[in-house]
Amino acid sequence: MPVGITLKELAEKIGVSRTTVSRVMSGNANKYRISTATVEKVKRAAEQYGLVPNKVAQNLRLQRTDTIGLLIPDVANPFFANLASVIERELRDQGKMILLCSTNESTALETETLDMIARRQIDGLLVAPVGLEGGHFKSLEESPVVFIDRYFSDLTIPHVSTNNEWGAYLATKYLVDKGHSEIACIQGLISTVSNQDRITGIRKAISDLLGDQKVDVVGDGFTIQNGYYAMEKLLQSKNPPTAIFTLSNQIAIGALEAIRDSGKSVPQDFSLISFDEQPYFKLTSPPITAVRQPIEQIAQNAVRMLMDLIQGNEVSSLKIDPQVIERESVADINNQK
Amino acid sequence: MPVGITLKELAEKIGVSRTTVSRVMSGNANKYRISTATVEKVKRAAEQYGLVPNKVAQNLRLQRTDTIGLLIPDVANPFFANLASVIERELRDQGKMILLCSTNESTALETETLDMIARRQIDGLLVAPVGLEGGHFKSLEESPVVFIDRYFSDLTIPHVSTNNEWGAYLATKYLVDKGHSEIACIQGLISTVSNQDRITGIRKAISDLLGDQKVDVVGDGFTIQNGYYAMEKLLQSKNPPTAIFTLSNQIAIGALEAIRDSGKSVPQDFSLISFDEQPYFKLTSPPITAVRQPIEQIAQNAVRMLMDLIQGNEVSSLKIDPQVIERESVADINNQK
DNA sequence: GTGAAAGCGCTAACAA
DNA sequence: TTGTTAGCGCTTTCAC
Repeated sequence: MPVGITLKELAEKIGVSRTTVSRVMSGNANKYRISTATVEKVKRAAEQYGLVPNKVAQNLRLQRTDTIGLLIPDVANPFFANLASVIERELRDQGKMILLCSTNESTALETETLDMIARRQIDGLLVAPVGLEGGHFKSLEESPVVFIDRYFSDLTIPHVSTNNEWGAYLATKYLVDKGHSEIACIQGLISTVSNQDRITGIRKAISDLLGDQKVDVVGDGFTIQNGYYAMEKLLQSKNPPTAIFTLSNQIAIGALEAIRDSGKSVPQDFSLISFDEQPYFKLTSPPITAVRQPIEQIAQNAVRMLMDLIQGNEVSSLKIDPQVIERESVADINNQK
Repeated sequence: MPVGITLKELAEKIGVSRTTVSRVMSGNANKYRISTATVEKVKRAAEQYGLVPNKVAQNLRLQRTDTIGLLIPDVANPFFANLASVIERELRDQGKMILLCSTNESTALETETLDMIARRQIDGLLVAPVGLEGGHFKSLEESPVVFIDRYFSDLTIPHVSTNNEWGAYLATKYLVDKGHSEIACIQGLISTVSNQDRITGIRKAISDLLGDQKVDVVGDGFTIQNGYYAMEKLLQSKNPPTAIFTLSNQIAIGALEAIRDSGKSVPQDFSLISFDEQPYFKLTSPPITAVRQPIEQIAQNAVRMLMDLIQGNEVSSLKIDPQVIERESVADINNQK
C-alpha cells in the first residue's frame, strides 16, 4: 500500500520538530498550546504532502492497537454473519477495527488462532467458542474477552447469549400445546454449550409437561447437510415423530428439504419448529415457526461489555430471552386424537 | 491482552543475545548456523516462559503486516457473507489475517475507511466498492488492490466478478423462452456497476429477442425492503408485467413477500427469476429459479490475484460466467396466448 | 556461531 | 510554545 510521507520527513520540510507535528496530528495541539500559526502550517503541509500517520508505529509506541479480534465458527452462517455485521458497526462507532477469524468449529484451529491473534496485540477479543472445554481460554481470564452465543461456565470470562434453555423450553411447550408428544430434535454441534443448553431446555419442558416421555435427539452439526441426513434417518424410523425441532436455521433448511424430497409435507406429515429465525422463514413452504434470537442485543451488549472490560470495569454475563415467532409449520393435532 | 515476555527479556534470562533468540524464533537458526545446543536452549526457554513475539514490533521493522483489508458493503447480506467466508479461509492458508470493514453502501464511509485502513499498513486490499465513480481509489492504482464483485473500468485496478451482463442476459432469455415479454426488473443499488451491468444484459437480451420492447426497471437497493416496496408498486401498475426479474437474493425475498401479501401467487400470477441464488431458494414456495454466482471462484481468484500483486506480478481482470438454476417460479406461457 | 548497534515511525517525559 | 531524547520490540547488517 502507498506509504506516504512520515512525520519526521514532514517536520523537516516545514522546519518544526516531529513532536510538534505529532501533537497537531493527534489533536493535542490545544493541550500543548501550539500556536495557531504552527497548527495551520502543519495542517496545511500534512494535507499537501498527504501525511498518513503510521498506525503500526503508533501501536508499538502506545501499546494499543484499536483492534478487536472476532472469532466465530462460520462467517457464512447467517446467524454469525448478522452478529458480525452488528458488531462491526458498533465497534466502528468506538473507533475500533475488527480482525476477523473463522474457526470452522475446530478447537485446534481456535487455539492456533488465539495464538496468532495474541501476537497482534489486539485490545480485546469477542469470541463464539467451540467445544465444551475452555482450557485454552484460561490464560485470558484477566484480559478483555467476552464470549458471545457460547461460553464456558467454569471460566470467569463473561458472556452474552440467547437464553438457549428457555428458548428451547418455549418452543417445546409450543409443540406440546399443539398436541404433540412424539417430538424429535435435530441438534447442532453436540459439543457446544448453546446446543447443550437447548437440549436441556427441551428435556425440561418434556419432563414438566409430559412426564417421562422421551425425546429422540439426532444429528450433530449446525449445517444444512446435517439437517438433511438426520431428517432422512428420522423418516426411516419405525416410530416417526409427529414434530421436529431443529436447533438452527441451517438445520431447518436441510430437514425441510429432506421431508420434501421424501414426498412428505409440513405440517401435514410432520410439524416443524426451529431455533434461530431468519427472514426467509416467512417464505418457505410452509412458513416456519421459529425461535428468534436477539442478535442485535447480543452484539450491542457484547461490544459494550468489552469496552467496559478494556476500561477496567467489571461486567457480568447476560442471557437474553428469545421469542417464538408463530407461523404455519406446526399443526394443531389436539382434536385429531 | 496478556503481554508475555519479550525477546530481550528472554535473551537475558538465558544469557544469549536478542539477535539469537530472534533468529531461532523466526526459523532462521539454520540460515545463521546457530548451534543445536543454543537452538534447543532458546526453544525450551521460549516454551517455558510463553514467549509470544510481538507482531506489532515485527510489522514496524519489516514494513509488512500480513494483514489484508476486506471492504464489503454489508456483511449480513448472504452473498457477501459467503464471499467473506471463502476469502477468510484462503487468506488464512497464506498466513494472512483479515481486517474487516463494512461500508454500508456509502461512498463517504468507504473513503473514510480507506484512510483508516491505509494508516494500518495493510499488505493488500480486497474491496467490493460502492458507486459508479472510483476517484478515491485512484491513488491505489499502484498498490495491491483487487476489486471483487464490482469495479471501475476507468481504473487500472484489476477485478474479479460474476459476468453480470451475461448472467442477466441468460435470465432474460430464459423468461423470453418461456413466453414472457412483459418483464419488469427490480434492481439493486442503481449506482453500482454490478447493477448496471445486469441492466445492460437485460436490455440487450430484450433488444436481441423482442426488438424494441421496453423493460420496466424499478427499485433502488439490494435489500429485502426495496424488493417489497418495489413489488408493491408493480402490483398497482396498470399494465402489470407477467414476469419479475429481481437483481439480488434479498430483493427476491422482499418481492415474493409482497406478492404473497397481496394475495397473488408465483408462478400463477407472476413469474419470478432472481439474480444471486441461495440455498433456501429451493425451499420457498415456489422454489425460485435463479442465476447462481460463482462465489467460490470469485473469492479464490481474488485472493490469488492479490497475492500475485503483492509479489509484484501482473494480473488481469476476470469475469466468471454464472449459471441459471432452473426451479419452479417461472411459468411457461407459450401456449396460453 | 554469536553479538552490538542501528533503526522501523511514532509519542511523551523532561527540558528549555 | 516548542524541541530533545529515549524507547516501544523487533530484525538485520556488520563485525568478531
